[in-house]
Amino acid sequence: MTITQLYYVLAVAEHQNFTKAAEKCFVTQPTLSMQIQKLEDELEVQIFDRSKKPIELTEVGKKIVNQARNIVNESYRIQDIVDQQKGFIGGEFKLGIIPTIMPTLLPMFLKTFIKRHPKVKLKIEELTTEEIISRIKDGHLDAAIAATPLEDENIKERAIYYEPFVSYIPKNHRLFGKKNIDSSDLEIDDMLLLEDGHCFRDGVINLCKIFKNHIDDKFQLESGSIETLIKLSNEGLGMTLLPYLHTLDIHESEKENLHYFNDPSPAREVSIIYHKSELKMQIIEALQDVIAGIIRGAIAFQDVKIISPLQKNNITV
Amino acid sequence: MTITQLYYVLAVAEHQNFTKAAEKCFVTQPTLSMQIQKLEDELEVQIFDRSKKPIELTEVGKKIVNQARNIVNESYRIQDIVDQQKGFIGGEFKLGIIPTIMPTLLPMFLKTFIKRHPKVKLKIEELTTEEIISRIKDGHLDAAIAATPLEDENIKERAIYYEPFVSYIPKNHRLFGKKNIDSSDLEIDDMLLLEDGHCFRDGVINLCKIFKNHIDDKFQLESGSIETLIKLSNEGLGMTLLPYLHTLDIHESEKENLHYFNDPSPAREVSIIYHKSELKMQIIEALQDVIAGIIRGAIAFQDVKIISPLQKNNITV
DNA sequence: GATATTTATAAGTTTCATTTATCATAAATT
DNA sequence: AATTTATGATAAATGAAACTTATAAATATC
Repeated sequence: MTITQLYYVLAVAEHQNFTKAAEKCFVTQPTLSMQIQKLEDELEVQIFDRSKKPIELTEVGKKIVNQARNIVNESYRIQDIVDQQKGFIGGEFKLGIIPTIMPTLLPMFLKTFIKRHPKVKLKIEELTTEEIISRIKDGHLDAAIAATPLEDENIKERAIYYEPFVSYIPKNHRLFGKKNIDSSDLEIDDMLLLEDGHCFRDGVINLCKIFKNHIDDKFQLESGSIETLIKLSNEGLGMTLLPYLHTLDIHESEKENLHYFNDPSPAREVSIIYHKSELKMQIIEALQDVIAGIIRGAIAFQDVKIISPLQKNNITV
Repeated sequence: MTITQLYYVLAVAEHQNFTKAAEKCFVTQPTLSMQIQKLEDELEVQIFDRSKKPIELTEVGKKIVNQARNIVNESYRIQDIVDQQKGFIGGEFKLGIIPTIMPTLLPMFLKTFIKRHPKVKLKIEELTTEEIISRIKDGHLDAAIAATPLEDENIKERAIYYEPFVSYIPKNHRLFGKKNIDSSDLEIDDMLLLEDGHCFRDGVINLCKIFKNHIDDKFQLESGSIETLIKLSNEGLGMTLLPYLHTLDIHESEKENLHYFNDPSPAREVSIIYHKSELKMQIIEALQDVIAGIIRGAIAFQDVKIISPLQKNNITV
């Protein structure tokens, strides 16, 4: 049994196809066929059921794949140990970012980071929290930036900043006259929300739920981007909530629609999250340093109340 | 990097000598030299400091060895998964047993076990609890039979039986007249004990400590085997405590010296212990079944009070 | 200073992973 | 039903690499 063989098994299990898996491994298809056969011979067990189309894992195969993933990931840690010892910060680093953080945070830190750590090959992907969690677990992401706490025992979190929510209230809205908003003023029914899957949506729902114990499941309108939310709000379709960093590059004419919360302002905790195995920890720490340094100038410390980004049936306040 | 290379690193780290490590791996010494050099080249780091005699690990080397041990052990688990699936019970199985359990328990179950599981190559070693714990952790033992609880988070325990203590009191002793003994009757100062390192010694000390809050550190006599304890006791050097199974094959003439405890009798918990990774779990369960079946006829269930086998400063009763 | 011990190196062999080319089979399309 | 496409297995050839034998170099031991 070799680490390479296990890696091949993982590739085939993932792509459910020898040919595609071979491409991803940069070898030819017969190589995969033969190496996997060899492993199956050695273990005296079938890992794949080749009669099914597309190919499927056998029952033992599933268990073997899980263990193989362990071993392959743990083997990466050896180079990681060496890198850490040498203080080397480099190599490929796959980072996920949730959509509501991506457009504001990425431009702030990207330039600084690649300048300070030129040997790191950053690969950034916009993903929902759900996608991020599963990809961190299966090793397809090295780390991610998301709203926390996630309460997942396989994932560790390091908070990098707390981003207050800001109300965006169009002129025709009942709350427009109020200079400062209180959390209890919020009504889920006249709130514009992001479409399902965005954790920022869930955060806002949780915030409203704290004060009303029920929520109706039919919201007036939903959108995929915060830009659109603002435009819809301008059309008089309701108020909305924006993460603080989004309010920094809003049009001058729209700034009068921003209403800040009274202390403690509801806020989301933004963290860099990563697998508990702490692979590539030096890069994660480097990233944390860069972002924390940049955010320090952008968000003043204030009294905030963290809103959970998770969808929950019961909110404990 | 290959699993084989990591295995070679472990062997050299353990034996601190390429030649001896090579023998253990069933390859020639140049093979080890070259493969380890190759790994060092790939990682671009020295794992061993070859200037020291005997050879030493570098700082990174130590970390790499720890990780390598992980990987090699995890790789064994793949065959283990397959075996488990097939219900196969076989292969080499290294079992440790503490000295005070070995002579009584081993003859009871060995014949039955090898008859029922002929494909298992049992390798049994007599070791102290301390040695057992370190060897289970570094993978040199698959499991062991010892007195528990050990309170070690890396080691799991499965109790197989509870073995009461029996007092062995020679005729000249102040307690000889008492038919049944109470725990509170015990005095550490006239008790014969096993020499340091035996957990049965620590168990007895704990038992005495429960009733007296201090112990003197000069015991009258100490011995390495329970057989010797009985002989010393017959010479009038004091009383002693025996694990119940030892009393079964005591001379007829000495049986009158056995005094049983009133309920709840102090007892030791005897468990099969193994690494939390649960490697070779089928064999462990098979062993547990065999021993439990045999012991069921030998020790009647009774009300017991478990005495910790650990050396402790403070006993909580 | 001679001897023994131990690791590294060199050359040769064998084993094994990989590739190219081809076949077999099943599903999809005509 | 015939043909095409997709996919995995097989065979033969190649090249890499793991391993062995033989030997050198370095270090420790007497």
